[in-house]
Amino acid sequence: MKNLPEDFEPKSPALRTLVERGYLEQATDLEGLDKALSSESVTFYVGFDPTADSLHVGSMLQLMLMRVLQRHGHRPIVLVGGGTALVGDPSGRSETRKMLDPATIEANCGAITEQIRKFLVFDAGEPHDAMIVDNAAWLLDLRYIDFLREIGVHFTVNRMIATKTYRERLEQELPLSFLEFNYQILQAYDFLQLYQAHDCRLQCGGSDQWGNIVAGVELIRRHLGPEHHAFGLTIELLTTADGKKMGKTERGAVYLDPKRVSPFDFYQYWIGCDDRDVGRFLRLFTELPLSRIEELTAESGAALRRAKAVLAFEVTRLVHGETEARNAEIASLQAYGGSTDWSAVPAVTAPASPIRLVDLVTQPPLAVFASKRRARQRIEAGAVKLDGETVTDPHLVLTHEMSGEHGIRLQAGKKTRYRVIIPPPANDEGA
RNA sequence: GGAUGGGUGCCCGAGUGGCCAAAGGGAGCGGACUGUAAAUCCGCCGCGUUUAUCGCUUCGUUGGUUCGAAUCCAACCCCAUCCA
Repeated sequence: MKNLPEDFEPKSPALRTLVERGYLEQATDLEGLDKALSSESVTFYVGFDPTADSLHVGSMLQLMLMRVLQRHGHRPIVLVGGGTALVGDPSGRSETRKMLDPATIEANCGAITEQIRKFLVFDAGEPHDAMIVDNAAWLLDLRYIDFLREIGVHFTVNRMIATKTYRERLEQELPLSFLEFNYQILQAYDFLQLYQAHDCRLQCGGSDQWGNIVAGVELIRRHLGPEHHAFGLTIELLTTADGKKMGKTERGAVYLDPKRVSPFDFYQYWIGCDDRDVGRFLRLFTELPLSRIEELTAESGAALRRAKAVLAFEVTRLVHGETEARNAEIASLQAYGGSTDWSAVPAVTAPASPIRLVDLVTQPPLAVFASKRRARQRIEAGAVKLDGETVTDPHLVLTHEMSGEHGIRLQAGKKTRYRVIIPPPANDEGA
């Protein structure tokens, strides 16, 4: 909320919730937006780039914001950037994105759409039911000259290169292709399209989207006339208390797709968060009442773990469902509570049998350490425990007999805990 | 175009012929402590393996001098500041 005026008191319940919970970074016309949100159902949109086949916790924040607005009676449009992904958003990047081929983008669109469906209400028969659109629908068939004459006239290059995204590239003399330079115009055009087709009056996005969003608001006014007034709103880019980008771990981004990040690991991500982040995360990523959150975070020291458990459970429930959340919770208690029963902890099967410890820990599906040398160093330093016992011999051979049906309880480093099943040895190997 | 300074490992930064896979710091990882947090302390930290006073690849690029080069020479590329 750093860009909001101190004394700003929203009248609309929707905006009040956003402010109270800490979603808001800045908006184009706070007063006007507040008025609109308090007097009518406002249609708004958020764009998602299909650059991967799964969203991660960063994009989840936008979804949470959409939920808040929808709950207050406003209509969400999810825009999937099947068209703009062909161009690539340069915002916040110092290098041009790798070009994605159309088939990948299409597949990504499908996968992302499925994830988003869980977060919003689509078919309740209400006027504020959410809808999904793909900008490929109107971008792909644009005619260049017509587009330039109709839309291009409203943009001055002078102004465009003054926006943060482009300015940074130019100042650092990093290449900025003409392709990327067009991204902002296309996104602005999206907004115009939705404004005309669906009376969409508000665009929300991460703070890196500010320039693109403002461009849309202005295009609508210039193209349609001053009485056409749209709004823009951004969410703060989340960093953790130790100053890192939210949602990143050593092993990569925290994706919402259970195939990429298991519910157990997802749950672990939240429960392992910094003490100082708990309150903020509870407000942003769960829908617990503020009074309850305050109660939970009033604790300090070890008692804060209760708050973290609630956080982890709630977020996991939202993303993976109640059953998975319960399971992750139980698994967590087993794996980190000193129990010898790890029945709920995810099991992985060793790639060979029998197998040396170095090999096990180095190959998929575990691949905890980058190389055998690394693995050896770590093992010798005591990083690996089997069934609770520290093992320092990298060459230790693990057999089917040791594993049994329930597997060996493996701890590798701080954060990796699995049951490892060693299959019965295959006799027909090497044939 | 000219002058000067500079390009070192993920980042910052020392090193100006062998003792250099390269000081120090940060980040990261592992361990201890603890609360699956933070702080602190210890260890690892170019890559690989059969872990060895082993092999391979690094100090802008390409060549050269030398038994030996991050270190010297030449050319080139890039950066910073100043002059035109």
